[in-house]
Amino acid sequence: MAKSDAIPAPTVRRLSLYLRQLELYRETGLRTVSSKQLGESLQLTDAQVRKDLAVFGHLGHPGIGYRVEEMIGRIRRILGTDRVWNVALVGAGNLGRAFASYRGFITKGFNITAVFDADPSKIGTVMPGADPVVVQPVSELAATIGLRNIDLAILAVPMSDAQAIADQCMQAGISGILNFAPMALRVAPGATIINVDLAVHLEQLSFRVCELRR
Amino acid sequence: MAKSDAIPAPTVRRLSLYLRQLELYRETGLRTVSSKQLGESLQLTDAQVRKDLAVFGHLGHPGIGYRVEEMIGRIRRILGTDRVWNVALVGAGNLGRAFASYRGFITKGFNITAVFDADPSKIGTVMPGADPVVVQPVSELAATIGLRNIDLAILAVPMSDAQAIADQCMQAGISGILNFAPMALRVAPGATIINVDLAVHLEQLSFRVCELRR
DNA sequence: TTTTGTGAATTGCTTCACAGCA
DNA sequence: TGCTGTGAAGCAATTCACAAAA
Repeated sequence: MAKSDAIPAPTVRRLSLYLRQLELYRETGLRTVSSKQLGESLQLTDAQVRKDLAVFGHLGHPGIGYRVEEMIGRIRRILGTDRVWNVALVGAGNLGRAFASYRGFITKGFNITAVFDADPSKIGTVMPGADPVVVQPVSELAATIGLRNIDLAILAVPMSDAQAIADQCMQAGISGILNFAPMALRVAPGATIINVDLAVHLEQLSFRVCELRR
Repeated sequence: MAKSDAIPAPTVRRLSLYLRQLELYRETGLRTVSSKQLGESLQLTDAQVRKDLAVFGHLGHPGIGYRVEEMIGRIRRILGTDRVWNVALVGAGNLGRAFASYRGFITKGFNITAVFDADPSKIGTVMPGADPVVVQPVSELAATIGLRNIDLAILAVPMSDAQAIADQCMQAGISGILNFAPMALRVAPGATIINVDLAVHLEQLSFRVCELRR
């Protein structure tokens, strides 16, 4: 049945956006929301919103809309963020420091519990964050990942090191990698990699600006 | 005719990836590349690659493939990065510092020529980067954008300030904004906004890991 | 009324498969 | 032979439009 059908990737992306918006609504005290309202907040059609939310089965209430609190719980369950993920951060440079100190991660259920770097001058220093973490050498990566309950890794390392570090992570049993090095990494079976290239986003912006002027 | 047709969004996204890969090929001295090779490097089918590259009209050479150097030029021209964009960075926190010092931006044609922050203790300090820039108060944003030739802005500010800053940027004549605050910003006509939410990427990763285990 | 859920229609993207060129 | 370019086919996502529920 519909329950076990794979959720389309565009829908999953939007689920994250719905969740963010619903959490904003909750802060303002809103209890229910219609597909029309939600769609307007996110620049989507109401039909799109309803189709997306139909992955949960019947959850909306005709004439009323969707209960904010209920939807938040359901979306988190689908996304797998109804729990806390322990995350390893590799790379204690500027980008790494930005991640470690970003409050949004912990409120979303991602807890950076270990930080690694190859630079000896950084090892032993403290990364400020949800709970501050001492920077460890990359050589301790495998052992630490195995010891603590770490499933995800954020890679904020130079391109030249990225594949080697990713391989180490996957060998150590990491299930998912969020890679910020500007290259597509080879992925081992049983693991998942999402590549985020910040320069690519600027290029897309450049294109859209040119397109608008055309 | 085909020339003036809009390029599909998925194709534009992939053009950035082709460009990155082609620049890697160039470094290794490769002169030509087939759609099959390029596809394998990026996990795409050869047909997909050819369809995408067909936006340029006839550029491939049957029996030979595509000339690396030529393709790089063509893609940059389409993306609008065959020139240097002056970019304003708003927010001199950890994330802002990461952008300012990221070498990838300048090699792609994005030059951070001004940095702004609301925090008085940051103003007057120097942000290290391609050419180091002194942090200015946000009050000088409009004047500086008008004075220098600044078309794009990167927003690395708290959610609470993001919309106000974006409005100021657009009023000052900015054409494109890359927003890292975790909310969708309202956009003025004639401007473009791309929203990048780092926590959303982690959620997508979480989902994919759960899915894989299912 | 308002608003959901959903088949049907539509639009858009990807893959196939092959003619044509080097 | 090796490879491109592209119609045609196939598949996926979005939008439409309306019956049903509150």
